[in-house]
Amino acid sequence: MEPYDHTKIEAKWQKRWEEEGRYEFDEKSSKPKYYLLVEFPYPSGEGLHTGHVRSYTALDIVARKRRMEGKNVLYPIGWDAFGLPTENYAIKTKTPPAVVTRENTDNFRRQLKSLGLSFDWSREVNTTDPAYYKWTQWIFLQFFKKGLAYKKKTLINWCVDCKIGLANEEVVDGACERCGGSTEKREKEQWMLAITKYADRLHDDLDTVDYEERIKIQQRNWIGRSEGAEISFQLVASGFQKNLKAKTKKLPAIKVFTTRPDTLFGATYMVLAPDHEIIENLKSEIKNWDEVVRYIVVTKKKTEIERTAEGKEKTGVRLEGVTAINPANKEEIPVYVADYVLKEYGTGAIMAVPAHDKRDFEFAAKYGLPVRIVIEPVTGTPLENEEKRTSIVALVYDPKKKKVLTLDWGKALGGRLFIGGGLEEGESPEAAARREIREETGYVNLKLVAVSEKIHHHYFAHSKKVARAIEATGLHFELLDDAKEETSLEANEKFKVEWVDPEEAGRTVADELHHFVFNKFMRHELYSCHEEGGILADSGTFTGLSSEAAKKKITEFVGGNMKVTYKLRDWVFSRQRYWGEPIPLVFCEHCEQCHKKLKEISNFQFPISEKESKIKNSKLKIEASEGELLNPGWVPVPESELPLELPEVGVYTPTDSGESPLSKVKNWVETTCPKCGGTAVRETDTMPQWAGSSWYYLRYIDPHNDNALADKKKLEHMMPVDWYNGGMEHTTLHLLYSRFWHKFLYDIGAVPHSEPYRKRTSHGMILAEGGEKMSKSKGNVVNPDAIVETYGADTLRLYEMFMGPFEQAVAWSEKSIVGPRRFLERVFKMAGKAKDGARDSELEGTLHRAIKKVGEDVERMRFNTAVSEFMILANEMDAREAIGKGEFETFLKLLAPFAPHAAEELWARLGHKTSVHDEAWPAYDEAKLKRAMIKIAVQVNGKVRAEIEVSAEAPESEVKARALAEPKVAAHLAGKEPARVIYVPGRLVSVVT
RNA sequence: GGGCGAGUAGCCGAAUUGGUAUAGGCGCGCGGCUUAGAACCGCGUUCCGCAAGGAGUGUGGGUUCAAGUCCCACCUCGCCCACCA
Repeated sequence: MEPYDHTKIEAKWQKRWEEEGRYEFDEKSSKPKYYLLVEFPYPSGEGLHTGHVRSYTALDIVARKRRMEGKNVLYPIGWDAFGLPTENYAIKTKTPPAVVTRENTDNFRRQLKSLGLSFDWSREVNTTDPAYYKWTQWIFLQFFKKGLAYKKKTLINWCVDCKIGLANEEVVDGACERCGGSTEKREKEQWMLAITKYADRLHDDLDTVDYEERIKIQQRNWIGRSEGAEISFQLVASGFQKNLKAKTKKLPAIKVFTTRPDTLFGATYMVLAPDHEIIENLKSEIKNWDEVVRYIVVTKKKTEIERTAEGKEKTGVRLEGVTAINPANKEEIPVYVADYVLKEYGTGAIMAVPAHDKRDFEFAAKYGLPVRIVIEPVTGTPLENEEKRTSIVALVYDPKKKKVLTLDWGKALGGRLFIGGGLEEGESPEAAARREIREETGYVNLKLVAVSEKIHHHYFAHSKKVARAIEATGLHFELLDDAKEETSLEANEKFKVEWVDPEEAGRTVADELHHFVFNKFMRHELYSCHEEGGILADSGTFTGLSSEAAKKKITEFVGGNMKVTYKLRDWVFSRQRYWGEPIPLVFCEHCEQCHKKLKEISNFQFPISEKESKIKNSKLKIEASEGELLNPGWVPVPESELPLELPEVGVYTPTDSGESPLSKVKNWVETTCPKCGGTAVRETDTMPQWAGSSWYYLRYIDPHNDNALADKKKLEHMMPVDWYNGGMEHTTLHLLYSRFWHKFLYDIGAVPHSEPYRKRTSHGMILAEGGEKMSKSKGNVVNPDAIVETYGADTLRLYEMFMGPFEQAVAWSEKSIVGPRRFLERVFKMAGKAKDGARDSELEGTLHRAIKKVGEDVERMRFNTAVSEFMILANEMDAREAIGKGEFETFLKLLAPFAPHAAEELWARLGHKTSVHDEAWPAYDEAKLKRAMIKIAVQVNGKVRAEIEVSAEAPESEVKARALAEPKVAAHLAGKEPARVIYVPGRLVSVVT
């Protein structure tokens, strides 16, 4: 047998497969389709990354397995080639980005092909190809025409280095996501896409798709839907309550949004965002107007960085002369402006409940505002037949020793606790606490420092063997001196009195209630925010209700309404850059004037539908889409003129004013208006990188179509994508954006399904050796080329699948690669042992179990255990003198998706003229999975004492009898009769005395 | 501060979802083969103990005949988001 020469073998088969066109998708096939998608790479100058290899190999394995299962598989690849690194490189070297892109894609293609990935290379797409971005532009025009693209002057994040506007999502810790440079706020007219109009559908439709749960959670968090209430607070001139009869000016009411209407009785002040419009209207009422204006001006100047750099210190100014009425209890409460309230979220105004919101608490503490507790916490789990009680938990702290007093009741009675006990008839909580402390520990000289709110606690009292529901009060004492009285004898026996370090106590106190009290007093969690299961206090007729029930009732009571809000913002779609899709719009002053006049005359409301607008404007003989009405003067480039190609420019640097380099190409910018024929100028902003990747999966289906983004019938047949795998870093932005585009395309009838991806999974990052991120600057990037050269593509594929759980981050380890390599060498040596007629029933069982395991592992993306199963199987086969040829062939079929070249080579060496990849995926025989004899563990009181071997069919009674007959079992029973004997079929026997 | 996830051998990690903890790989040790080395093959490899036995999955509790797995609390690390009411 020839040795394993990976270079020769891999080159040979890659060439053969390519000549055969074996992985090109066959549109005429009658087999059921299966569409597998991986995130297409950004072809950077650094070349392929080990992370690409991980994701692409994983779905390559799925693709190859699906083909063996009789599916017609589409597994395409392409290039997401617009983007900053290429452009920055072009600026530096004065090379056209298109040239750089071609060089990089050539390199990537070579690298991907060297891995034996079964991509259909005939369907390659490239986002920078005019034939491709023609349709990116077309989609943008549809957004525009439907009024979902609009120009808006906004404060944008501006990267000083890149000279580019960034979406909020692209600013990380106040720095630019791409270059890491500092950012500032700048005002700029930007094209926006109204993704918020799709917020509810993007949220709700997650229920209809099969995404990993963590991905759904991240998407939902990003959309940030929160249900709450809008409640109106009437503003009045201060002193309203006292002068009820006196005439007071009628001031406006202010709507606030809150997720916690149940805490309304605890609202002790109100806060407006500094840019809230109403402030201006209140000018005449506000006595300290100058101060308020000064504050507003200062906060406006602050950039986001300055605001965060300042730390958590809250600032604000009270509006003197204006107060608000709390609609729940009619109390008059002060009104503040403060920058911790955001204009963009909710209504830009809040009711502040310092007792149950951390930010409100901080603010209240600084400005001396009242804190009113209206929610009492609930701890523990309710049990049956609870006995009701009122009791206390006393936390005694010795400031000299810096220790807290605990009682150790031992394991059986509930571990370490503070001092606790019930109230006696007519006793106050303080008196009860002092009594309990004296009785249990003897200490008598104590100072009461603080008292908690009532805590509703459910627990099982081990000492009395009874379930209890108690209303407990926490009391915080400080020890004044060591004076002690004698304690009861009973107390001395039951528990140990110990002074322990607070840290230690916080870690080891066993009971939830005691933890709560500890956190309150020792960790100074003075406010308490009990989202779930709290009980209302001090809230009028609502006192005693649960938080959950009170939300709706209180909202109704004050005439508010339940409302849904989202965190998601509209998408800033303009970039002041060269290397992106030109936005196909022109600006025409003449048309702008027309629209202004039109607006005056017809007095219509925005937005109105396209149809409606046509009718309304017919008299004026003007046809306009919603986009034009929304953005006066902006006219779309006719679809017949697409693609609007990027012109050649000599210099790629953005202008100092922040405009795209395109603005300097005079003969491109100056054009005629497609609508009125007058002079017009082109939009010089380009689209963000996310644009091209928002629909590429559609183009793969029909990559050369010049009449539509893809043929409808083909879309109907191929969509949705059956399985999409990509990085966790794209689960919020790319995934959400592309779902948004797809839903829009569905709405305008361009695609036949409302969700693009049926199933989405995510792989974990590959870290450098030592657990750090791989990065060029750290010089720890692993180049797949080197690994392929020394060990071979199959070894690299196996290693990356084996290195750890697919969905988790794992560190690269050069040393460990030899494991999979040795495995393959062993398989090559073993091939010589494969003989006709060498049958082995024991091996057959192992083989069938492996078929089952490997198959299931691939479906669940547990590639690491699948590879481990291969190793076990190989070890077992290799331990024999001879292996049945059929069994070895089955093994090769299982291995084929993972190590396609090695499997193909050995398959050929066995004398086959056809490809192993054309074989059917092996099926396992349920009957052969079972073992004849099984090992059963025997436990005595939870400890394994013996192991017996019994027939798999042995009845329960026999197994139990055998177990009890074991000498070691008998010895540990020590003559006692077993109280119970439990048999878990095929697993163990548990004997309990 | 919030959300999500993770903590198992010297290291990467398994554990059929509550049923014999540590499979597989790396590393290490011993032995074989070899002039020698590499490669390869075999055996061993959680800790304490001569053994019987005992301890053991970040920490403290709980539920259970039985807990790495479920519940409560805490600690540490990672990722994502953060003045989102």
